[in-house]
Amino acid sequence: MEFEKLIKHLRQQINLTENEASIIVARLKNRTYLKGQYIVQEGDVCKYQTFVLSGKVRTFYLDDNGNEHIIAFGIENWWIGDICSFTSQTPAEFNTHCLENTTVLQITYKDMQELYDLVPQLDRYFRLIIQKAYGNMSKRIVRNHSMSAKERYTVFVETYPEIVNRVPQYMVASYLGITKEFLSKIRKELTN
Amino acid sequence: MEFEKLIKHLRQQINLTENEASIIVARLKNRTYLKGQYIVQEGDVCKYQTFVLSGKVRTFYLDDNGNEHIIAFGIENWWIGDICSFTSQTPAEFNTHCLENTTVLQITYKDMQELYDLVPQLDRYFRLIIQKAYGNMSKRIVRNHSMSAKERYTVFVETYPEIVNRVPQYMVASYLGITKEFLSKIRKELTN
DNA sequence: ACAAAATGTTAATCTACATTAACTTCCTTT
DNA sequence: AAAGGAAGTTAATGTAGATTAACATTTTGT
Repeated sequence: MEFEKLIKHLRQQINLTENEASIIVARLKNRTYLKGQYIVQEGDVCKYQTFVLSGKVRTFYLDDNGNEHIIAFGIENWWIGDICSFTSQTPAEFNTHCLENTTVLQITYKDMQELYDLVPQLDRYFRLIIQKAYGNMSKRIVRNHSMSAKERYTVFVETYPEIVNRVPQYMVASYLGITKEFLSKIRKELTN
Repeated sequence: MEFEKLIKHLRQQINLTENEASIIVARLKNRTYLKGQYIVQEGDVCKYQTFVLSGKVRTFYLDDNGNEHIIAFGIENWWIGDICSFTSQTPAEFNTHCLENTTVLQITYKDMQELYDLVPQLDRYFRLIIQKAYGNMSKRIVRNHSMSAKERYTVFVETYPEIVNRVPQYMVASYLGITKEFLSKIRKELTN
């Protein structure tokens, strides 16, 4: 059952009684997005905390010149969306877009607030998850400032091998903060 | 009393009974670092969750060429240190260094774990704090990829006016990911 | 008040990466 | 299997920001 997949994931970090698990499950909505659809669009309020069961998404910012800047990819077992928008229920600055048909579990803002009160362990779960994500973001900033594009690409390939082969190359370039042309050049150099 | 300052800060986000407050206070250690001292050094395990009461610090990464890359500044009412190192109790990659004499409150790793169990609201408090920090980090990455150095400097000045005037200019440059020479040039252009 | 150190500036030169544009290859759809 | 679009490549040219190095200014310690 799809709900079990999330509960299992939660239990890797926190203890949950059967009762608590069912309180959570009662607030989960299962949904499928088709390839190309948006889970969050810039300007809309991010309504759901979203957990990916299968498929693949990207979260990106669209700048004034119409260029995309990919902030994160999301695959199986990742939480996705615009955290800022969700937590403050204000219009999103980022877009979350499906690169494949994607099945997810979602929790509304109101249900999420209830859950935090009913199952305090969830505060801990998300604290742990976000602490980790924050640490990774810090390191990403450092890498952007201290490493060449070639080095960053190499680190990316080593860190996320399961993503490199599943997304178009120009999105990897966008994630790294370089152009697709320059990434193409880098890859050519690396194969020699 | 110094401890009250933190409790007051916590109560802006969560409810705490007097009993809970005293449980927390019992685990706080007050400490003063002199200008130039390190609160965390690369290679050491970050032992404390640290709350700044007064003073000013910077957290930076030292790359292979000996260049500093400032990840964050810390002033009054900010939590500082190397979160990755603290939460996993592994050697730090970052340094936290005092730019002035700095007074802080500290909680050891062991006490912090006890506190999370004794005062579950603290899970929520840190979840909220880190969610916000994570959102800011995401936006910082986007700005690094989509804006010129001049624009980033302008945003920085508007966002952290209380920091710009209190730290050397070359550290602002390091935070922005540019050289001090180039920041100097930018500033000259902006005053014309 | 002085010297020394730390911080900031200027300008010439250099380079990693962007931009543009033409081309190729791969993937979809019918 | 053909056609059209999406993705990837190549190469020429352009530029934001780095590097170097010399100098100016401010801060600090004694």
